[in-house]
Amino acid sequence: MSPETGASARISVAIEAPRHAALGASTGLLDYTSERPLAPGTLVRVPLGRREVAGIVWDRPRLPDPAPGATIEEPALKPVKAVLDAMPLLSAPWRALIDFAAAYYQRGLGELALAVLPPQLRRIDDTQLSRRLRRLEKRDPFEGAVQVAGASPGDDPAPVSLTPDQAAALAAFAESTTPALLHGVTGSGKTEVYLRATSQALQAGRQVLVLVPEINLTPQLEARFAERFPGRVMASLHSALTPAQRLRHWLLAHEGRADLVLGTRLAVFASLPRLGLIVVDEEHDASFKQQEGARYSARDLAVWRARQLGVPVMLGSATPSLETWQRVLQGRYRRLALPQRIGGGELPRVRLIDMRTLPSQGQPAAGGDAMPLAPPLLVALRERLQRGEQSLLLLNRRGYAPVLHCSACGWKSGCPHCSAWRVFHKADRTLRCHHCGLAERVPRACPECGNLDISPLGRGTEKLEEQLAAVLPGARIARIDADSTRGVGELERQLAAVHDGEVDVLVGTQILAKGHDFRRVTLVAAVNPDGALFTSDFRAPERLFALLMQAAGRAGRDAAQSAGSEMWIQTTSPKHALYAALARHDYEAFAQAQLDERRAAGLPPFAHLALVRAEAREAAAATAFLREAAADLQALEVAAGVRAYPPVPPALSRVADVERVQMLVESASRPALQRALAAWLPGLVALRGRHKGVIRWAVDVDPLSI
DNA sequence: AGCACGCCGACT
DNA sequence: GTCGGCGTGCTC
Repeated sequence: MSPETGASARISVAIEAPRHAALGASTGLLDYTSERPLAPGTLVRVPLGRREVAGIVWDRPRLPDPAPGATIEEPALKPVKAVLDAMPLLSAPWRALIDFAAAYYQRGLGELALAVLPPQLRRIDDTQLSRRLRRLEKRDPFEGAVQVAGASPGDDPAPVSLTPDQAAALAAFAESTTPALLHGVTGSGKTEVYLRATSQALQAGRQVLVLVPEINLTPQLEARFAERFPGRVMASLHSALTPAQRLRHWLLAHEGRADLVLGTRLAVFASLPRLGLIVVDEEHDASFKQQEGARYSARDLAVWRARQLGVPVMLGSATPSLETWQRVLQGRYRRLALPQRIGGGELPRVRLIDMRTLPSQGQPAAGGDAMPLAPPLLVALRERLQRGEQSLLLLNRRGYAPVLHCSACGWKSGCPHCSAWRVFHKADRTLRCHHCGLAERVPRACPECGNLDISPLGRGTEKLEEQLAAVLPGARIARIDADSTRGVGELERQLAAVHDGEVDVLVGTQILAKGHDFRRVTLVAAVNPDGALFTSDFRAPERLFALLMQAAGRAGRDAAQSAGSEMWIQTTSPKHALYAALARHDYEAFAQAQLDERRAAGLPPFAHLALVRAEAREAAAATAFLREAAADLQALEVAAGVRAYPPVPPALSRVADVERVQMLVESASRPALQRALAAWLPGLVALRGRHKGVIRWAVDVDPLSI
């Protein structure tokens, strides 16, 4: 309290250590002493055991009143090692965001707080930090942050005029800070609305945070913002930055120098002292959910953060997540609609090809396999070829064939370490497990019976590419998937080739469906999308619909060509309601049907879920742990209205010789689920100690797949 | 999580 | 005789 007396101040610090270490058990905070009082939000280095770790001074939790007369034995406190005060404090709203996210997703406070800071900031000392901050003041166009010299802020030009729909959406958006869904198909001009809303926030002297699902998509959006807002400082935050760039951009945001911050999910934790608007583009995209460590949803945290600050948030999508759509229907979010494509462009006509009624396929392609494309689709491809238009074929399976098969003994190319097939990659003649990475040369003969007649079963993008080359001689075919774009800049290079007209037919996985603006594509075909209709994953139809709708949006983006553009679906269920809705471009009907099913089945958004996963060498060990954990849960009084389902193996039950078992915990009430988890999970640390076989366990709040 | 301490097998 | 395996325990 009073440093003049010589007594040192006592401070609480959030440190870089996981919660299950049971350190600072209740709050996740450790106490230290300091010569001078340190304000919450100060970055420090503190001793922990024999090492030194980074920490952040946190608001002291209210201590329980000591019983009168009783003296509580306090552990001897160690002094703080170093203080990094060259940097502004991490603000109270930022700390509140971390407090909330750590509690909601059941992670340690310090673990989360330090994990979302740039890694360099956790190691740097105060003099180095001062030097980095001084360098930010010098404008160095070669250093990373986009800054166009010469232009003055404040006169952000708006080159194009708005459509009436866009103008109406913007006007409505400005009316309140209730979260807004910007609902518009591909090509309807969502980006222009983001830009205008951004312009308004910038003019008001505020910072704008723009979240995008994937690193791949940041450069194009970055370019549009940079072009529209010359003279503004823009920072990007995503994991592809070098450590130095990441620190630099983060500091630009934290000091309030950056006006625009554009990034992937981790950017939701950027420190933004003047934040005035958050935009979440493609809000339905699963990439916003972190899939390891603290499994947060950047979209949900963006909404929370906006509400906490009283600033507007705009969620953009052509196919909103059902969670978001349900909130629109409940009136908790507003819907701003952009129902038409700019310039009167039409959405592609959807054609459903019934693969059951086709005559047995004529053209045998390479490898003697039947051609995977229906004859009418081949005709349509040839027409596009003759007209010099581009086509895009979607097949969500990379490699040559998903599995190799022996016709004599029935052997299949399973992975010895995972419960999955190894995929046949013809290009380098390997069998590769897409889960543990095991890659081996393709055997010449069946490893079980020696039969020489082993053949690929099913088809991936490599094989489709090969078969297309055989039936479309002279066509320039390009394949774009995770294999073909492995190198840095490889995706950009391949996309540039497409834009330059060097490609006639594009074959690829879902990488192709997202965001990329292919002006000359007039035909998109989904080769074999049915799989998602019949899986146990309750979100599969939602994802498929979004993927196909997005893929359809790739066709005819050039309004002049949109009239003749088509989306073909090859299916054995042409009457399926999902495809029927897709053919009408009717998101609302699809969403309503899905919501009805979810309500009937007691699934999100009508129920709230958490998934506890455990891993062990033997599945039985993980199951025993989860069973006992479930018993502990049911014994808790706060767990009323919360139900644990029996532990089950997930679809992919074994990866790299580790067995996985998971247990679903469900409640109709989100607060009830939260209270139960908070009371229950800390006890699992001790429980795990009694189940030696368990390698690790973790909880996923609001899991995307179960 | 780190990083100790602490007791049992094959090497300069 | 040591180097080193990872089991158990502690860190304000």
